[in-house]
Amino acid sequence: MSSNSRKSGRVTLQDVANKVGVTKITVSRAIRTPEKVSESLRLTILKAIDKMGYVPNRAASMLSAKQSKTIVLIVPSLSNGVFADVVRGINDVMLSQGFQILLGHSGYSLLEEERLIETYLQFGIDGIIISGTHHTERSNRLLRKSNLPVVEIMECNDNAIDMSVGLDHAQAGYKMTQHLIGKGYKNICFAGARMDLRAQLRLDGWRKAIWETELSDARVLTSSYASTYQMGADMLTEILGEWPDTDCIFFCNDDLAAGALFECQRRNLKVPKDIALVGFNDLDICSATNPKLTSVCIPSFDIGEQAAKLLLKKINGEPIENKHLDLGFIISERAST
Amino acid sequence: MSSNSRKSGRVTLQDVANKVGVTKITVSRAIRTPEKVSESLRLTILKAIDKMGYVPNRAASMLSAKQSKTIVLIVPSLSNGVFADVVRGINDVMLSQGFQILLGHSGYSLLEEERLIETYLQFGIDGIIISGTHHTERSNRLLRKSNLPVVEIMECNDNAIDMSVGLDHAQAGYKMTQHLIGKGYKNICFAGARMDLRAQLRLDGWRKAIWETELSDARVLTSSYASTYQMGADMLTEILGEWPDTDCIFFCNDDLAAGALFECQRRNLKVPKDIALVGFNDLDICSATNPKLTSVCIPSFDIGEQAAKLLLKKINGEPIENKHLDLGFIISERAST
DNA sequence: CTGAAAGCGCTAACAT
DNA sequence: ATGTTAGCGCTTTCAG
Repeated sequence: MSSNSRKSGRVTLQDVANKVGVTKITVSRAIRTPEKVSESLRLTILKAIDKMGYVPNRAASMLSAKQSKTIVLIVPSLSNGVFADVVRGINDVMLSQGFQILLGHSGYSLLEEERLIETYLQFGIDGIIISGTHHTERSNRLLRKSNLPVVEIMECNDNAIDMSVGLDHAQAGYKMTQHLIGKGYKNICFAGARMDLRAQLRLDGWRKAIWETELSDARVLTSSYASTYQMGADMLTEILGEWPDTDCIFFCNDDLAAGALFECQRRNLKVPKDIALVGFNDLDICSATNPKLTSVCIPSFDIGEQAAKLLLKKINGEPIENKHLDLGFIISERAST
Repeated sequence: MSSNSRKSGRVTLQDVANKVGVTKITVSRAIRTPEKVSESLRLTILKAIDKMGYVPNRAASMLSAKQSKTIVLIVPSLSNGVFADVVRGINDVMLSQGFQILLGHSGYSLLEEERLIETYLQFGIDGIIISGTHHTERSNRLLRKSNLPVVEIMECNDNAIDMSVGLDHAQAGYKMTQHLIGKGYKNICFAGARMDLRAQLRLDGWRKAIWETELSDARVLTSSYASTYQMGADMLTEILGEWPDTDCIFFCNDDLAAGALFECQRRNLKVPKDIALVGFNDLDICSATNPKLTSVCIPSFDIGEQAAKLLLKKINGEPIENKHLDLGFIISERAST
């Protein structure tokens, strides 16, 4: 019967109950299980809630209930269009099921990722979707110890912590390179920035295809710095300086490829006649530039959607047929090759 | 003395205390106020915490303590490079002060924004940073009733809920248009997609400058759909069809301007000789394309940083000299004009 | 430096 | 259809 709003300054269930003249559990029921409260009372309560500006305290619910109806999504980058699509896919599924999504971005730093994991674990979440299958040792420990459902996305990997939804980046790199070789390119260069594990795998695929056809595997340019358009332009310059007979460059992402294309325009190099350019991810920009860029199209939205569905199943204790989903990729051939 | 891990399956303070042979409050102190626990005990406790994989339950802390040390940031879009910078600025300040950041994105929907506000309010946050000064009526009510410190960003506006950090978009549109008029352009078109309030203000600024010089204000093309490169290309096509003598287009953002530039390349139109193109935001792509794009550079990172500092002051009850910070803008003139 | 007791706001389980 | 009781895991007094 006491007014609880002394401490927090926040309106509580008790405050509303006092106002209406019922007990707090009735107010709680009016919100969560309206069919268990008589219509007239319910309307009175709902009106009071609205008028008083009552907002449930999720911390308190979380403490007494088992589920928080909240999951966490950790991605390396927010500005990367690929993850924007992944987020949409996850949102679509989770929101419709009444789940909230907490979003974290690590800026491609595994240590920041670890910090995020630790932080979000404190929020009593019901599950985690996280990018990649490579984390710090401590991150792995935290995730395992948490006993929470974990879906690792983008890659599809048997040594994932629990479940995984993604694609085989080595295979994608391999197939794209094969495709380029098939088109007659002889001096194919691989260029990548911020060589995270997935970029590394793409390079591995490139190497495999190059080796199989006994072409030279010398043309590799990598940087640990971030991918930017400028970096793509610089890489083109460096590659043409180092290996002037390069006839095709396979960039590990679209930003680099687009940056290189702009540099070609400045140098009056014809793409693909003088040099062919290829990206990865097939972002919007690929079908916007002149010429349009060939790229590897990955099912970003589907990855998000499937990951969310998988996580939900696990949370709800439903049986899971396949813990690892390989959603594949498509080579989008355009005018740059 | 009871093992609390029956319900949640989670390791609790009590579990650690049992293991070490102390009470839970001592464990709590070993974490939060280590100087109040003897060194040897502290080390034992810390070791046990690490070994048992204990993770504090923030919901419980939030219930008993007053502060949650968590703030929320709501932006319209994550893939927009402007907000990526804002997020960095806020992160830099808040993380160093031990605050966590919950990130929400509304996809430019005011209703989704309202949903996010309602959701995050439930988490017992200490403050909110939100984009724009225009929200649904219910959003405004929720924010006001919450009694939480609120900083509205991007715009700088006296009718903000509480504090605001941003710039004057109408002024930016006005100054850029004046600049274009000064360069001798006569038939200046304004083109904008997803005409949110800020884009609207830029258009207002354009109009004011156009009116002052008695040029024609007829050349306005807007769309409520999202900005994409393709949309920029389509807009260029439409503008040249409708008003063939247009000599300059001021786009409400860089994506559109870049898309239009690519279309010009396809049509063999020389920029800026045949037509000048201008963007807004000055994202990376502006200094990457050929020719580089003229744009309005806005202090995204600073906006984030200042907003965070302002919010912190308010949270800590410090005096605030200026509730509204106008951080200005710079016209980045490049080769496209 | 360590402990005991009380309570944050809510919900589950069991009454009535 | 509504109320009572107990307790989620933690922090805040207040004691020792």
